[in-house]
Amino acid sequence: MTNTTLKKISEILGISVSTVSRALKHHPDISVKTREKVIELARTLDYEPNANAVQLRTKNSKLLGLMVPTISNYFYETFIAAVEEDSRKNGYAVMILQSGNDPVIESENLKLFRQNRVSGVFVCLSSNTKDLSSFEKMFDLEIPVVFFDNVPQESGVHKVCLADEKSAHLAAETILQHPYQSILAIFGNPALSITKKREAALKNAFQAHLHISLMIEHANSSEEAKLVCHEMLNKHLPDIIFCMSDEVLIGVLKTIQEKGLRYPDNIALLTISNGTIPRLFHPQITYIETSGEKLGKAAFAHMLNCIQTKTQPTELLVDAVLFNGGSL
Amino acid sequence: MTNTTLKKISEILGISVSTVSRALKHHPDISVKTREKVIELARTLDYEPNANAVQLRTKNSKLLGLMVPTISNYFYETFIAAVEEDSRKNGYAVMILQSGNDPVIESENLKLFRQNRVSGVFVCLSSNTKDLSSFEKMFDLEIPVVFFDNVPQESGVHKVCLADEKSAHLAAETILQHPYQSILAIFGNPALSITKKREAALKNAFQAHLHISLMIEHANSSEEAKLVCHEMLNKHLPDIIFCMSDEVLIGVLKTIQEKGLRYPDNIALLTISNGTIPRLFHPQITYIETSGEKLGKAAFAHMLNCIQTKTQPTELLVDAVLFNGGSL
DNA sequence: AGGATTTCCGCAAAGGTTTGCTGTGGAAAT
DNA sequence: ATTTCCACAGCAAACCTTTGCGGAAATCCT
Repeated sequence: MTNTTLKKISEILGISVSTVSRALKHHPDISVKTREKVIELARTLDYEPNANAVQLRTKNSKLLGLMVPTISNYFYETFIAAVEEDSRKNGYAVMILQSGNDPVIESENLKLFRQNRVSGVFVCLSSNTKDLSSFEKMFDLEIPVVFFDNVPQESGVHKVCLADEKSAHLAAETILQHPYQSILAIFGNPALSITKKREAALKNAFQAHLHISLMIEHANSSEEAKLVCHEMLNKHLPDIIFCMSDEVLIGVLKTIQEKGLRYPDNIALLTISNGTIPRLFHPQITYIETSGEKLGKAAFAHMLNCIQTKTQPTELLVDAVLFNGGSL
Repeated sequence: MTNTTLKKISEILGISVSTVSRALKHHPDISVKTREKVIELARTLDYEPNANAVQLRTKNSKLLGLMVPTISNYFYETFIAAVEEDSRKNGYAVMILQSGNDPVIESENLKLFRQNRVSGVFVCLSSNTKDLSSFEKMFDLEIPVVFFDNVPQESGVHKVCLADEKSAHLAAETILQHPYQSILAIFGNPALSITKKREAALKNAFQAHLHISLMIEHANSSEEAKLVCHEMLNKHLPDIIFCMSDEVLIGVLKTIQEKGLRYPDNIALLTISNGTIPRLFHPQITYIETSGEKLGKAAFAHMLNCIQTKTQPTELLVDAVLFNGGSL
């Protein structure tokens, strides 16, 4: 079977293509009688507009691009799910690509987005991306780019972020409400914007509390976090371990379990997470919630704004809240 | 800035559009001199073909559709990641939609796929889909549909599945190698093909061992699994709990932890999983591996086959292997 | 009734590519 | 000096929609 087109409908009805097109969109020029005939036939023939032809003619597609380092990630998947859902509800489809943290692939993916004439793209930068040069063409072509999670430092671009500073602050506050004296804080890849922000905020919060010992370490993966944690715990057992992310938390938990330590009895735990992982355990890990879902919804809303009106580049923040598990 | 088109290039060079088009594809009709001039200019102008126009003309797009109940799922995400990666390497982009297990949305999504003229779609059926009627039009239009994971019972369609029977068999074998006398097996939504297959296979494997007590329960979510497990454990403590999936495992683990039980000392655990969740814990949970990645790769390879040649509908199986954690 | 509006619809171009066919000039063959 | 042939490039149609403009018929007004 071949697809139904305006032409086919017009031939059957013995009217012109343009009349059919207008009838289908309730254009006032078309009489009710004709319109109903057309709509009726279109339904029985199950007419479905050719999105390619539409976009070719109108130059605006109902396609959005979304790029993350990898789809398979506790945080991104909820973000993606949220964006997809809201997109669908607004008639948009989402084209999803992974950069694998490779700037070259990232650049190629942008090209793919352009070739498919997306109306806008959501991007979580690869951790190895040094500058925004591969995005220049997007800006030139005025394709809205909404960065999320790991965003560029530059101002003048659209960013939707978790309240990184605030969440680190909240973490610090939470810690300070307890009599912890020594803290081991493990962060992720130091090249990421979220890492920098969270680390700076945490350090800053503890500057007024010099009697508290704050050790800071970095790890690029769960495996590294596990190793780093092992090393650190061999030297000294802190009162609490703060984890910047799920990745880190997973490594830390393994070490703790392997060492036969129990939380919160032997050591306290606090992490930043969307909650999926912390709630798998018992007791549940106390965490500062950074919801991928909320971020996704915010990102989509902002995108819609950008597409419909020329929105000034802004940095949007999604709030962080504390979830009390039982690890403190 | 506006996009570079063949026309723009042809005007600058003072040649015709068709010559430019042919030059860019190394058509033998075009002289080397002309070709090089064209390619050179195309590069400096950063020409990027309009995918919409190409597909409109050629009727074949480099777009694939992928639909899952929800992206945010331990198994699907690895499947999606694998499909996306292989697609990218083969010049395809992937459009991803979620059905939310709603047959109506599922049907609308198929329509979206058609409108965007995808060359093929991967579908994991929603658990509430009763028949394949909404897929008829895909078949009519000869758009390849590759079902995966939760697939229809009908034959005559393309299916890529985990070796459900085999994995359940493997589970049974593994259990039988130990002196376990009472087994609690918790399965997922009984409407799913994977549930049916796994359950039947497990039952079947134990028919020759009537001295072993096998209790079977169902749960549609982690929450339900937790409740069911609680109930069952209150009545009687089995030697081992078999979980059909991560969803179930998560619920079971919570119950076990809440009850202060330790595995493998008090109770043994065996699950079917892609490994992400089982390896988060310590000791790691022993599982039958059903790799979303392998499945994704198989699905893509099969899709490519379908697109390039008229492949006969087949059921492809991806093998299952045992991963020894420490929960037996 | 005759002109002025309205109502309703079609023509044709445009958007960017691809491709079968035609056309040109020059070199080689006769 | 014709004819033949080949290498090279352009014409034009097609894919499907959208939309500005123009035109015919029907309706209105005085």
